[in-house]
Amino acid sequence: MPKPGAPPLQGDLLQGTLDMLILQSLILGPAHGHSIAHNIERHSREVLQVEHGSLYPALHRLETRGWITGFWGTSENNRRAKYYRLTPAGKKQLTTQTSRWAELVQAVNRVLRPAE
Amino acid sequence: MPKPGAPPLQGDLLQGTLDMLILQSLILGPAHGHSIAHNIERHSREVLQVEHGSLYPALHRLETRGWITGFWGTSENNRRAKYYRLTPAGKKQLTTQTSRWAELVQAVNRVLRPAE
DNA sequence: GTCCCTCACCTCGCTACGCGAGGTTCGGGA
DNA sequence: TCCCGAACCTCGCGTAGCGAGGTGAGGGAC
Repeated sequence: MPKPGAPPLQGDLLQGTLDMLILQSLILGPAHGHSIAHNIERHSREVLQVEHGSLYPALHRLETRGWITGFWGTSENNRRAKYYRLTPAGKKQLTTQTSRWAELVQAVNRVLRPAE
Repeated sequence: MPKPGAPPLQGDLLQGTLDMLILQSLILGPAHGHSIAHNIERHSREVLQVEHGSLYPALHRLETRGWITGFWGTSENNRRAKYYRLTPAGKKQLTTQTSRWAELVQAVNRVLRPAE
């Protein structure tokens, strides 16, 4: 039974934005999963929380779709880590998604502010 | 099998925002389902599309949670229509959700624009 | 009177995503 | 040696949006 007074615009993430945020995190160069998550959390000033149960499925999803490619390497802490790099298709996808995002935000805000 | 090159920030709606948009539509007074959908589409300049399969489940969900109450009436076209009215709890919920929405949008945008 | 269009309601089953819980491996400090 | 924490992973759940597939009734056209 779901609590009746529960989820206020669910979770810590707006569903569908995680892929975009990951792609964006890779724009400056390859990174491994853990650091991508930290990067998103840091840049959002801890507002967005990237859980493991969302992160890894998302990375695999993106790799399957060909937006990113993974390779094994060593982290700054000398630990085995899987790095991901943006593919050209991924870069293109990122621009598509960000403009779509902007469009949707604008649309929602227009409904929210009937003034003007 | 899902098409590999398919969904760009899924659907026509950002998941989780529909409830908020419906509540907002009722802020000026009761309305029936069909007109709520049209209202959202119009104010968003047709960017947001509210499908029947999303609308009615959402209305029932909101009613179950006590944010809105429904009553039968007659539409402008002299047809049987179910009107919904915002409850005090729903009004409160709306302000909660809109501020949460603003917070999330700001957070995502900060990740998207590492500049500044 | 009948036909049909449109308004307005509804349900079902699918898919996708986020998430919590659970788990593994291994480097390095105490 | 012990344990912490980095870094990876999977599974099952809940929930939301959506397409398809309906139902019933008002009202104009003929």
